[in-house]
Formats: sequence, C-alpha cells, structure tokens
Amino acid sequence: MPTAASLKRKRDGSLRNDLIDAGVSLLRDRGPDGLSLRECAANAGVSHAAPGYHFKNLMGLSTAIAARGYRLFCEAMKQRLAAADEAPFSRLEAICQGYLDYASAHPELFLFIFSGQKFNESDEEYDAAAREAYAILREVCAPLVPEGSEPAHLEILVWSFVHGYAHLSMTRKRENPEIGLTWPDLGSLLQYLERALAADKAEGLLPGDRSNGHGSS
Amino acid sequence: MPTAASLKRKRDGSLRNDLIDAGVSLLRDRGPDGLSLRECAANAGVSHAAPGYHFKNLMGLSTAIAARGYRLFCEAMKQRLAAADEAPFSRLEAICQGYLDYASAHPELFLFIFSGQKFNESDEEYDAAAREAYAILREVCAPLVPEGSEPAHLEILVWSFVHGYAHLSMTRKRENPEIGLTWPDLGSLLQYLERALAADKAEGLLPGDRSNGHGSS
DNA sequence: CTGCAAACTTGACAGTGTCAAGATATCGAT
DNA sequence: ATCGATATCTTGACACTGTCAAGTTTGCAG
Repeated sequence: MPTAASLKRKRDGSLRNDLIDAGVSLLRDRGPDGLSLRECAANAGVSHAAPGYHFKNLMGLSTAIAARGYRLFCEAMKQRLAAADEAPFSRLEAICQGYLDYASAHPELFLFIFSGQKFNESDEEYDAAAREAYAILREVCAPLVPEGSEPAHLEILVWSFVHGYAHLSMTRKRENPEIGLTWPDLGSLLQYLERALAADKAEGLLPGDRSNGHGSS
Repeated sequence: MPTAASLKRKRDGSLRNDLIDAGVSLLRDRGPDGLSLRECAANAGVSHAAPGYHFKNLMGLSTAIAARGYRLFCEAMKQRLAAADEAPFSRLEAICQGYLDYASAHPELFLFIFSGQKFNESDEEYDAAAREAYAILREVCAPLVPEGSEPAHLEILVWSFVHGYAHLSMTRKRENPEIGLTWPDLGSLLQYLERALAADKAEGLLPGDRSNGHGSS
C-alpha cells in the first residue's frame, strides 16, 4: 500500500521519509538504476515535482537513500557486536557477520551504496553515516593490528575480504549453475584469516621479505 | 575525434564496434550509468535510432560493452599468467595482479561489469566471456585446493579477496583522507593468504571444528 | 484576520529509450 | 548493366524522464 497516504497527505514533514521509502522499494524491484523521482512522487501520492523540493535533484534523493543505507549498515554491525564477547577476533567476526546480515536483509541498499554510483559527498547526513561505518571497522580491527604495522592494512584486508565475499555472493551467486557452485559460509573463510593472523603474529604484517617479486600494481 | 567517421560512414559493419567504443568512452567520463544510446549514436555519427538495429535496446548495448569488459579482463589475467613461472602460488599471484591491472587500466569497464546492473545473461558473447573469466580462476586455483576440500571454496575465497581489494580501492580510495589512509599493495595482503594456505595445508579447508558458532547468514 | 514562509502543484522544456515505417545502400543473380 | 532482395540506417512519433520557473495552497505567528 504505497499510495495509502495519497488520500489526504498531512503536511507534517513526513513526505521526505515517505519518498525515501518509495525510492528504496523502487530499488528493490527495479535494480540499482531503477530510481525515478516521478515514480517516487506517484507512489507517495504527491505531484511529480514534489521530490525536487526536499531533495534538490535525483542525486539528492540517491544520497539520502545511500545515507539510510549506511545507517542500516552500521546498525547491522552494532547489533552483532552487542551479542559478541569482547575477544578481539569475536568482535571482528561479529562485524563481518553484520556485514552479511545487512547484505542479505537489504540487498537493494547494499548493491546501491556499492554500485559505484556518485553520491553527494558534501551531504552531511551521508558523510556522517559513511564515516561511522568505517570507524566501526577501524575500532574493531585496532586490537588485532600487529605491533608496528599500519592499522589501515588490516582494516583494508578485512574489508576487502568480507566486502568481496558479500558482493560476489550477491552478483555471482547464480553464475555457472552447472558447475554446481556451492557457496561456502563466512565462518569457513574466516578460518583462513584467523590462521593467517596467527601465523603472522610475530612477524608484523607489512615488511614484505619474500623472495619473489610481490607488489607493484 | 569521435565524429571523424561521420563525414562518410562506410557501411562495412564497423558501426557496431564504433558504438561500443563510444559507449565505453561515455562510461569513462560520465560514470557507470552515463550510458545513452542517442549519445553513442551521435558520437559515432549516425542517427539516433541506429544503435537499436545492432543492439536491440539499451541493455543490448550494455551487454555488448560488458562482454568486451570481460574479454579484456581475461586478457589481463592471461598476460600476467604468461609472464609467471609455473609454481601454483605464482600463478595465483599472477591472476590477482592481472585483476588489478585490469581495474586500473579500464576502471570504467571494471566498475561497469561489477556495478550490479543487469545484463542480458542469454547473450552468447557475454556469457562466454564471463564464463572464461571464472574458468581461468578455477584452473589456477585447482592445484592449491587442499585435498578433500571443495574447489569452489578456495576460488571464492581468492576471488572475494582480490575483488574486494580492487573494488574498494576504486570506490573508497579517497574516503577519509584526513585519516591518512595509505593503500597497501597487493603483495602485502597476499602474504596473509599464503600463510593461511600454508597453515591450512594439513587440515583441509572446510571442516569447521572451531568451538564458537561460525556460519549461519 | 493578516501576512508570511514552508510545502507543495502546475506547466513547460529538453533529453531519453523504443518502436514502426520509410529510405538507401550493397551485393549476387541474371 | 539492371534488377531485386536483404542488410543497414533514417525519420518520425510516443511515452517517459529530470529540472526549473512560477503559481498555489497550507499552517502558523502576530
């Protein structure tokens, strides 16, 4: 019932949120580029130019939706964190699991915020939400960072890992079905990471003293 | 000089490729959703509906571009593979490096094919190219798969890892600049993976005999 | 009741994808 | 060389989109 509010729209400032709702539901069944100002307006029961008042343009609406996306993203991680014990690796597991919770609970938002589409970076709401997501990651990773190593490296490692897993599981899940691609659960893959961290504990992450040529890019 | 061919367009079947070229260049400076049939037509010096003949609709053009994207993707991996020695891990490194080569040489195609946008999965050209990419990964991973473990798990692990790294390095590189986020090179991160594989060698990848609750999602 | 500002509506314009129908070129057969 | 058939492209139209300017309604302060 998206047009339920169309009968008599109370001018109480709720339209902005209703438009975001409509946008999310539009993303859900039309894909990451199925957003439309006019259709959001119609679904919310207002005229075609009403969204232009609250969000200046399409990017404004997109950014507002992305802001909500990041906020839910943070909440998913926090929720798992609250249920986890305080062991550093348990907390890392928790945010990874939260990451996947989020991806499966809000696939449209997940795909949307990571679609490579440009948002209005100078929007305060968006900026704050996106920064908080990274701050959570950083905070959780901190205790696991080997002494003398750059914190960012582990953060990026972890984020690359779980993001890649989640992103691929969304976009490639139905690829090559005849191969019989079974999708392993996160825990199995995290064992790799855990073992790597253990093996790396004494050496420190970065100094690449391997013989063959790594690096570059 | 995109309109160079517009003076006298020789009807030799080159238009299809020119339109794809125009599309790629459009993606390059307008982003993953900056594609436009009419603008491609204009840049190629033909009428607005000409693309409709070669690619039935916008998704047809998108799919053709994505097919080229996957083909270049394969080539990037093969090129690194050709220069690598035949040690299994060297070959794994090679395709990861190829992955990153591709992402940095053709960022617009990289972002495009992984943007979550729908393509025409039943297009043969697209399908073949996308499958070959996965086939390369699978072939390179095969020698590294621990005995008795599902091959897909390592494949997904590796792909998650390098894809996440590449994708994040593209979309998040300029995030939080004041944090001073320095981007570690692939080699450093691959050490994690190598150590994990070494530590895992005897045990087999999957059987998750850890005490706390992994999995779910 | 009177302003007045916020929250919307109406109307218009350029741009888009998509389809149908017509025009034109290319090429093999005659 | 000419004919015709087929591939290739053009023209025209339609519904849809974002965006802006201007008008209109609403709710509230005085």
